[in-house]
Parts: sequence; C-alpha cells; structure tokens
Amino acid sequence: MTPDRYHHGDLPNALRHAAAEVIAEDGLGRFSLREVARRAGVSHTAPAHHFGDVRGLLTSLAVEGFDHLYEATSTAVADESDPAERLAAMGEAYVAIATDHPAHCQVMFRIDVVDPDDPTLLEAGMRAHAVLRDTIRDLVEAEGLHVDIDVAAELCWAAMQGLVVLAPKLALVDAAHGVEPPSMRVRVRRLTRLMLDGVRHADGQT
Amino acid sequence: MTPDRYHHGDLPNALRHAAAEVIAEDGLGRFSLREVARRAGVSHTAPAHHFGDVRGLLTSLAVEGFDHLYEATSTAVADESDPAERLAAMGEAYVAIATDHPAHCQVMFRIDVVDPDDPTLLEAGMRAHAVLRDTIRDLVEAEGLHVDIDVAAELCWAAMQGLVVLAPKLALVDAAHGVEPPSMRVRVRRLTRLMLDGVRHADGQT
DNA sequence: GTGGCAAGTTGCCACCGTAAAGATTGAACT
DNA sequence: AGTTCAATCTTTACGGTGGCAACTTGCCAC
Repeated sequence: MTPDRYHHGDLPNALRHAAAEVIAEDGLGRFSLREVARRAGVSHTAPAHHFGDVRGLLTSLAVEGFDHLYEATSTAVADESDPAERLAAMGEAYVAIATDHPAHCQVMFRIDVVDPDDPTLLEAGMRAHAVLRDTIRDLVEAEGLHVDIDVAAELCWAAMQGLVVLAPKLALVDAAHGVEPPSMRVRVRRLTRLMLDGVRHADGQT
Repeated sequence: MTPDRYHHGDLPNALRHAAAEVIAEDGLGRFSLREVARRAGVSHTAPAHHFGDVRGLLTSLAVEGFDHLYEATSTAVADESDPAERLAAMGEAYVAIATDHPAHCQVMFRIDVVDPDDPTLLEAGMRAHAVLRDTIRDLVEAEGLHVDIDVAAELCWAAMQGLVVLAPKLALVDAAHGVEPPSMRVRVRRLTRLMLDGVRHADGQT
C-alpha cells in the first residue's frame, strides 16, 4: 500500500487484513504470524508491538468480525418491517457474513485461539447479540407469543451457527441421499420457517 | 501402559488417547505431535508410521468421535419408546458426548485440521447421522407430520451443534442479563421442545 | 536541538513437523 | 533350526515458527 516508509502508518489494520487473507486462503491451520508480517511488508516481530502476541492479533480479528456481524444484521433488520421477515433477513445476513468474511468467522467462536475474556471482544459480541434479541422481542410482542425471548434467541443463534459450521457436512449428507444440495440461503429460510413455527406455537413453559 | 518394549503393542490407540488428553488439557492450539509422542513414551517420529502426519492422527481421532456419537445416540434412542422423547434423549446424548469427549468434538467438524475426504471418516459420520434421521422419520410417521425429514434433521443437528459451539458465549450472555446460566441438559431440553413445536406445526412446504 | 517515546529491525533460542536412513523385533518361510 | 523380511520404532537433520532482548529509526514536545 503506502510505500516503504519506516513507519507504516496503519500497521494494525494492514496486519488484520493480511491475517484475514492468509486464513481465508490457507486456513487457520497454516496461519503463521511471520507469513502475515511478510504480506504486510514488515519484519516478523512488528505485530507484537500492536497486538502482543498471535492471540492478540486473532482476538482483534474476532472483534472486527463481530462488528461486521452487528452492522450486517442491523441493516438487514432495518430494511424489513415485518418482525418475522426480519428474523429471516437476519439469518441470511448471518450466513452471508460467514461467506463474505470467512476468516473472521473461523476465529470468532474459537476460544482456544482467541482471548475470550478480552473486554472489547465481549462488548462487540454483546452488541451483535442484542440485535437478535431485540428482533425476537419485537416478534414476540407483535404477535403476542408465549415464548421465553432468551430461549428463542438461543435456538435461532445456535441453529444459524450450527448451519455455518456444518455446511460442508450437510452438503455431503445431501449428496449421499441423492439430493442436490441447496444454497445456504435456502437452508436458512427453511430452518427459519421451522423455527418460526416452533416459536409461534410454544406454550410458554420454560 | 505396557512397559518399554521396542514394539509398543498398540501404539495407534495409545497415540489417540494421548492426543485426546493433550487437546482436552491444553486446547487444540497447543497441540503438538511431539508432545503426544512424549506422553505415549515413543520417539517423536513414531506417529508418522501409523498416521502419516498430524492431519492423519487428528482425522483418526475424529473417526473415533463419530463412533462414540453413534454409540451414545443409538443407545439413547434404544432406551426410549416415545419418538419425541427419543429426540430429546438424542440431544442430551449429543451434548454429553461434547462434555465427555471434548477433544474429539473439537476435531470432528474442523475441516481445516482433518482430512474431510477420508473415507472412514465419511462413513463414520454418515452412520452417526443416520441415527438422527431415523429418529425423526419415526417421529414424523408416528405423529403423521407434514415436514421434510431432512430439513427437520438439519435443524436439530444444527441447533445441537451450535449449542455446543456457543456454550461459553451463551453462559456469558445469560450472566450479562443477570440470569443464572442453566445446565446444558436444560438448554437441550428447552431447544428440543421448541423445535418439536416447530416440527409438529410445520405445513409441509419445502 | 535534544530528550524521549513509539514503531520496526536484527539476532537469538526453543520448539515444531516431517523426511531419510538406520536399528530392533517378531514372524513367516525353507 | 536358521534366514529372510516386513513392520515398527529411533536417530539425525532441516526448514519454519513464536517470542524475547537489544538495537535503530523517526517523530514530536519542550
């Protein structure tokens, strides 16, 4: 980017960008701090001055991921007025994030590779989660449902997260059953519809 | 185990065991082939003769994990007669596997660390998945439901998988909302009930 | 200017994965 | 019985990696 000045100018961002690139291309397994530094055009110890260690860099990437998620889901929600449609749009946004920012998503929930107690990470996560929770609260209030909001949110979140993680396996299972694997968008909508049925007919017992 | 003969006797199992131990203790991040070999009391290149490389060892561990899952879910199913209860029991078995064999579960769905095309892995995965699919088929037939079996199975699997992955985050969210985080068993039953409501009231549109 | 601090660099060490070649063992064959 | 042979494990070696310590460069406040 900026030519070879001694002081890079915005190394933290450059490093995050390079890290995401490496992870997206070669996977988290082959991720290496040195390779990231190489791509950013700095020495292999430069990252330490900004992120401490490799964990710090990946944690920072996770924060960025949650920020992306927050923005994507909140604009998706803003574009819809019907609460149920909002939920579906959120689901789509969730898996869209997973395909648009695969590196971030591989990191966000990996407590073995990230510092789960990092306060900025916690805050970013909570902010993203609040969008889902608010959407469900609106749905419950608009339709007068009898379901615990947190439990419903838990189901939606878990299902979407599971979908992202299991995507390759699901395609394999479909193929084995002789079914053409559907797009992620279709999967999301099918699951959302089913969950909506569940949420709408719940009797409110915890 | 067996004292220091030159030929270990059952090194592959010993290595899998040691690997699971390391991962459970120190996490996948600090996993090292050399450490595993050290614990098994052999030289650091011995594993290569049985598993090729580190990927091979972890793939083998994943296979073992799916076998555990298969056994746990099929005995859970066998212990119940009511189809809906079976589903709940399966869910509990799923998360029980995650807590009883944490190392295996950290590996099973990590295509970046495992060879996803390994035929024995594919077979073990399919066999485990068939238990879920059969359970849902029984439920659909017993109650005369109008839901696509594969879609329902997808939801159940994704939700349980998501629950396992998100467990730490969910505990944090609950704590932030001033709620005492419930046990995993409770989480499973709540989600299963909600999904059952959904499956039962689905209108059968794909 | 000059003192000081932030940003980057070089050099180092311990560790890791894996490839190649040698040592040890049990078992199969004659 | 003795020999061969393949499987199993060890030793040795090499390139790559993360993190620490000590050094250099550049900028800004005084």
